[in-house]
Amino acid sequence: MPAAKARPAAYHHGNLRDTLIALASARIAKAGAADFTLRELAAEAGVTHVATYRHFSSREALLAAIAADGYRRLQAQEAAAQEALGTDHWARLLVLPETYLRFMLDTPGHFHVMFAHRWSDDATYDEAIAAQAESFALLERSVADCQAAGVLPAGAASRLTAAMLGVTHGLASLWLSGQLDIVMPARRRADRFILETLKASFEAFRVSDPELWRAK
Amino acid sequence: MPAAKARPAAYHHGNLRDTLIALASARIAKAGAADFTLRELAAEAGVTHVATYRHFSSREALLAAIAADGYRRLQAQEAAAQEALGTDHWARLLVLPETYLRFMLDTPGHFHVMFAHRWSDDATYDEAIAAQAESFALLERSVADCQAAGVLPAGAASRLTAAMLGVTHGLASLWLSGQLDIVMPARRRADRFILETLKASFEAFRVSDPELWRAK
DNA sequence: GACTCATGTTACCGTTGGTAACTTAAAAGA
DNA sequence: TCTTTTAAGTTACCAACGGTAACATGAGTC
Repeated sequence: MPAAKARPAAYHHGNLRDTLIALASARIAKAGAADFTLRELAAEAGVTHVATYRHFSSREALLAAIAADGYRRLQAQEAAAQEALGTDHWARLLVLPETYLRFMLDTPGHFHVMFAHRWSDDATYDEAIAAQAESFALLERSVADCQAAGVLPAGAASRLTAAMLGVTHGLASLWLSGQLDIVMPARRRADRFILETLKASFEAFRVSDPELWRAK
Repeated sequence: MPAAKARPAAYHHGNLRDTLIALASARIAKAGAADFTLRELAAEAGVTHVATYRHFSSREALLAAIAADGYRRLQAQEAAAQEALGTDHWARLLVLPETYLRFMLDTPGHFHVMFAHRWSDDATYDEAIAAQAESFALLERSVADCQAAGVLPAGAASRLTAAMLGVTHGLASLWLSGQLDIVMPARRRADRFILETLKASFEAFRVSDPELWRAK
């Protein structure tokens, strides 16, 4: 949200890095990561395209910065949402897919880069991995907490975690790529449809036979 | 698998269209859709890059053709797998995520274009929509069949379908983008891990309370 | 008030996707 | 069998792109 585009006459932009990230995310949300060009982006920010190289070593590095920013924000939003819920383990678990979904709806550009982009150079992308792992750890810890409290069936936590992450991420990305319309009855309130499907799925996992999730 | 690269001296290639699709898919599998260039692709096929425009009106149109080809092949593989199973509705349903996963593992390039690519021009992509809808219809019909046979809980078929599609697609694409490693205990035999998680999820859905899936 | 250096600029490069005009050879008609 | 048509290649060219080198500006420090 940094509206640092205020002084067009100034030689120095002021906050070009964040501005570029925000502008790029908006463009990616519309037409994908393949579409945007550094030149158009820089022009929109009021600088030449070469100025971008002061903040990102390459176009791919800008994408990596967007991904890292996204993982950090997602993790922060998830942690904040859980914070407000005290020690109700089940509620703390259920708030995660909801936050995940809202993050995708609010910042689809970030989401797309985080999950749909194929990195040609893994090294540039390494910075994002840490923040990403934290977000996943949050889910796994919540699952373990629920298992310890007897709210979720015992067994391999990784299986349950994978199933929950899978259905959440799957519905979110299918919706983002417009491919959920086919299976959805009404287009209106798609977020409600997804959210209720997620809740039903989590509930089904909750009451399921522990034997299902035991490692074979 | 058309190995039409046999006659390098010939002026006419013979089967350039299919060759380009196969080569592009292989390149996309390695480094994503943003990476490959028409010129490199054409050179690999033994022609100049302008020759590609005889078969695809643009780079994006080639991607759309890959997607359409993918949806057709996925649907055909799913239908063939179900064919062999007669009237066992539950087995016919369970074979779908397995086929879906195998398709992703066998042709990751196709899968990436089908589900992770953002289309800048929807018109070019329209051809793929039909084949895509058929694949989804196959799942929804199997769910309805299971419900009619009393194998799956009654209720809105669209919810159950969305949940199953979601967990299947979610785990497949998380694995494809390398983001499932974090939540997985052992890297070896990841396909087994995913497949068993999918089976456990479907089983959890099967024995769940019908009230969960009723439209609200 | 001079120095420093982060942050801009212009000039330029090879490569890319795409168009126009021409060439080749396989198939169709007489 | 010879001519004609046409699908499928070619070379020549273009503007735009990502990226590099060398230079310019101006805010903060001593």
